[in-house]
Amino acid sequence: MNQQSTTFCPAYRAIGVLQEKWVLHIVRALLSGNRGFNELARTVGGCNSATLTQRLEQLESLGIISKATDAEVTGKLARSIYSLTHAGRELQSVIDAIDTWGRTHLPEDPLGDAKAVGECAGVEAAAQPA
Amino acid sequence: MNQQSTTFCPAYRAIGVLQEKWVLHIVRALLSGNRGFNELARTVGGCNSATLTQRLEQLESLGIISKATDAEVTGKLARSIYSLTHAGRELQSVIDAIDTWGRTHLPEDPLGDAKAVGECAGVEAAAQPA
DNA sequence: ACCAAGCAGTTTAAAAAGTCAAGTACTGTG
DNA sequence: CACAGTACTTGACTTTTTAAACTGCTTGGT
Repeated sequence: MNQQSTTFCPAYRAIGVLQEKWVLHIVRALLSGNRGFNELARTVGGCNSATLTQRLEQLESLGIISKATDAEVTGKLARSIYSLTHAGRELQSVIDAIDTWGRTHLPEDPLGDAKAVGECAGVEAAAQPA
Repeated sequence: MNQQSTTFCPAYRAIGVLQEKWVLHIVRALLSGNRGFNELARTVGGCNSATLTQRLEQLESLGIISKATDAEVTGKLARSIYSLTHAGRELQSVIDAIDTWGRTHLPEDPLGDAKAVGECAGVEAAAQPA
């Protein structure tokens, strides 16, 4: 017997947050280095600013990423720097698993889907031992 | 300026397919056993039939799941059974990584979101006894 | 035989989510 | 000063997801 329904499982919720559009891409981009807003948009490739803003707020409130603003330092302008928190960095294992799976099971693109052909520029799986 | 577009990376595409709404849930449900259409809908919890149909077709065309119909056996009715292909089963590592991450980094629910409280009934990380 | 209930979906319109193109407000560079 | 870059915001528009009803077939109970 399970009273899981009241207990409710973290895996279900984790999937819920990770399956939102762009979040995995954002995490992956951030895994390869901290970035400013536009820079992040470019790295992710294809996400518009409205959605990006929203995702970023959401991920910040979940404690996955954190935002630093120069304003707090200089009191002047608002250059933002987004970075992963500890929890965010732990997603490396998820990204790695996806990456491995992808390389093995969908090595090529059957449809010439130019739209979805993202930029992988600079986004290497940072944890490659060799 | 970069013509990564021709090279184009599998990880980006893998994220693209896995971040679609419900696919991770579907895979997780199927990882715990083969299921029929309505049964799957119930296990996944919250996905409506229209979306489920579409996702299922898509995952089948990607070679992640496969569909069997009794019709082919008995020539009578049309009980469908969805199951994971080899590629689909390999997603176990991704689900596991997400599961582990979820347990560690979002153990409880800040919002009493009754709607999103999924059914984890019977969906244990059930690797088939080898 | 009849009826309720389950199966596997399909159809509809409406709501929600995401996108696009501009615009705001500020700074740093030539 | 004009121009490019920073970080967003706004509103119109498009796409995706949704609930709910509905089709047609089968099975179980009486």
